[in-house]
Amino acid sequence: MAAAAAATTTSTAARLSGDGRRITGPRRRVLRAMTAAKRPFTVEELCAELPDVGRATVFRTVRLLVDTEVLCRVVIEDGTVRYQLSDGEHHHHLVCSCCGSLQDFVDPAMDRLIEANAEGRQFALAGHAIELYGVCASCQAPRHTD
Amino acid sequence: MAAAAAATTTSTAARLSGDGRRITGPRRRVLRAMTAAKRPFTVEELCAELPDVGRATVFRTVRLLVDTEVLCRVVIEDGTVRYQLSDGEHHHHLVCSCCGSLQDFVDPAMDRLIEANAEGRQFALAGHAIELYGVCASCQAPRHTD
DNA sequence: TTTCCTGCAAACTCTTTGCATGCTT
DNA sequence: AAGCATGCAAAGAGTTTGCAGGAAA
Repeated sequence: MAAAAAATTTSTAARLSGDGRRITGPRRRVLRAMTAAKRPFTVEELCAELPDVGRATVFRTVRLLVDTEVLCRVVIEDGTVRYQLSDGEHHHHLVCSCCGSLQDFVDPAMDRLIEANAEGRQFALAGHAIELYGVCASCQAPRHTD
Repeated sequence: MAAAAAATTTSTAARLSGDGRRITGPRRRVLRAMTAAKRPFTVEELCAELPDVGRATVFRTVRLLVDTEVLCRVVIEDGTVRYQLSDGEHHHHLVCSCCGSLQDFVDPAMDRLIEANAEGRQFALAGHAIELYGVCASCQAPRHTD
């Protein structure tokens, strides 16, 4: 997964150019900032990292990447929208309400249950989102506040 | 569930007054509009139903009810926020991308799996959201387009 | 050279807030 | 009467769009 993320910058470039899109300086910079991010980011965070790139361009690039499925849109508990590079793999999220970090996880059993629930209600499943909210291990362990 | 929804208007009034809040005309109207709604609604839809109630009041009432857990906030696939009366029971959603309807479902097995996943990652679970996206049974059956 | 991209600023949507007035308790 | 609630409008966040200039192909 980490390897895939590292390779994403390149493959994305390829995918974009294949689509007739252009690889420009600003886009490269946005992509680099995304790759550098250790956790899901907001557009605003991205803009803060890239003072020399216009907000509109950041928004446009983000949309482009979401459309290309290079970027995964995540809606946090409070309604905030964050983004995360993704290789398109299906996964769920553990959202830490303390540090805001996001951990992916995969659980085939859960996916099966989901399908069963949908089928049982004659619901034609197209996709699903699972977000677990709580406090991550790192936020539980260290006690800096003492 | 339907019965609970029907009773909500009253119990909500009780809960509000118990909280030192006032039962006012506008609030009553908002609550009535919510109860009348056959599916999850947006604030804008609510406002459209209540031309004589100020938007700010609708927003304030919605927030109040969400805080009181009378109202359940649902983030739709496209990021839109909708609300739904709820009796506070834990449940998940089947969101129809065709008609926009929302169906609740409960699955203890799924909840158990979720807990297991969280524990396995030393994640202190506080809550979770599961949304299944697809097309509901009613939207699949009738073929008016033919 | 042509077409797509960029940046700025204005426009928009959704939501919150200030403030004087009004209604519930 | 006292205090919370209301409504309007202005203020704010977040995101999109128009347009003229600039860069990639």
